[in-house]
Amino acid sequence: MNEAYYLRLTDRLRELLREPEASEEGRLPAERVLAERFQTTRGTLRQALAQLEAEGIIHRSNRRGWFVSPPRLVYDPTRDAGFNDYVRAQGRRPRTEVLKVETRPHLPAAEALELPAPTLFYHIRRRRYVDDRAVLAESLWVVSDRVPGLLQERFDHSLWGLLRDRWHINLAHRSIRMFSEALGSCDARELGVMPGTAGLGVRRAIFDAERRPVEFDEEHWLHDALCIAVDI
Amino acid sequence: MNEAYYLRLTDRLRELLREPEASEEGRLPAERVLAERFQTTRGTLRQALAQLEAEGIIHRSNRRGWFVSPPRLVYDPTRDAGFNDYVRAQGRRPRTEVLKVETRPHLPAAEALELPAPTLFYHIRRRRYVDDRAVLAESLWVVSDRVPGLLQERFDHSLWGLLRDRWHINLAHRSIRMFSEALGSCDARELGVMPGTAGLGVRRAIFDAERRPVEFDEEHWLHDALCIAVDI
DNA sequence: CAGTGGTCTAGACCACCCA
DNA sequence: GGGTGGTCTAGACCACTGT
Repeated sequence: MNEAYYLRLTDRLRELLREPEASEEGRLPAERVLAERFQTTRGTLRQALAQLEAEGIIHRSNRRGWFVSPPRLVYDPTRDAGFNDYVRAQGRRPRTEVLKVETRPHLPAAEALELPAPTLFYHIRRRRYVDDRAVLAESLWVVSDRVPGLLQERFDHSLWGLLRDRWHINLAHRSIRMFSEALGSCDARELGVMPGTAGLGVRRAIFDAERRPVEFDEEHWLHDALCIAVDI
Repeated sequence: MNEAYYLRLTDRLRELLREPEASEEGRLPAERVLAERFQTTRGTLRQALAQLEAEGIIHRSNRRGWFVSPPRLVYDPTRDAGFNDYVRAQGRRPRTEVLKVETRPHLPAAEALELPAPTLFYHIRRRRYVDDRAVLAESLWVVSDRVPGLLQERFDHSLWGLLRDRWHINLAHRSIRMFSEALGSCDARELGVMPGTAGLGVRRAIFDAERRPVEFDEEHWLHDALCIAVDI
């Protein structure tokens, strides 16, 4: 049964995509066109496309069509290099949008930082792009007592840089969790994909040199957009 | 369109699964049964099941049926605690099978360790279980010059422990890569799942205190089986 | 052998994007 | 308004698993 038609289709499409220009500007032909070209139904063809999507070779955008995926971003969650810096260092173009700024309690952040539940946080919600593709939706939860006046700042650059330069907070201890997930409807909407799209979650609890809690953040990446690197 | 029937189905199934005993011994009723119970077709029902699978809530085994997934294993790839140790530490039962042992060159390992392509490695291929579920297929590539006589050993326990205790090799520097992937046909077969199943790949290049290359390994996990943890 | 999931067909209608 | 992908139906046959 390893000869299922959709698997052979997957192979043929994979080859097709290796030669560029087979798909104009990285966009694949319409499903109905491909289905006819390969003499099958849309259903079977979509199985093959989903396979390539799981491999991270192509992805879909809204209802607009299928596109070949760019190379993955290499990302080290243990370092405090800013997003903008390492994206540019890899020859890509970063962009950040701030979606929301507010002050409120947040149970998961409190638990991760071992603080009482009613603790107030500055919550910053951002969407980040690589080469104009939205790849990351993230929420930062900063312990409000630690950084008075934070909300007067701009958040389209590195928050960690801000904490270090303006409040002289040294982000010494980090507890990081990473796991594959299906993007929830909120994250999915913000990234312009279907809810349930495969994603990669990263959660960080961050403490200063005296082990006092500073910040908690949740990142939701498109699964094909990154490769996590840690060097020890 | 957030009211797609299969998404509401997903919610209802999620609730159903929260109460145990809804599914006997963690096994879900047959697709045809569920489809009739929810008054839809198998196709739509399977969409809902696939959604829950992506979330890591349920998984399928061969052609045997759908099962609720156990909690994820928490795993720190930067530490050299053995698999058996940390699985047991989390109250689970580990098991290891050695699938293959051989000596041969391997280009990816050579590149990752910055060695010439013809370098010979001892290759150990293992399958590892948590509570009798095969969750990990891995290949270890040890630089053969560094560990004469390695192939006389048993490989169902920690290899790193062996290197430390018998060859006094200190695994000082590690370069780790993690990424979501679709399991290839070989890994999938060994884990008893369909090729293309969502997985999580981990690759490590390991050097000793003098930065001499020691070992390269490739791990392929079921995506819902683990949560990666790194503490710094 | 019966029952399961895996694959595949040939349609249909809808929501949404873009020109 | 025409074309896209997203959803859904109602079947069919096959490969495999368990007994």
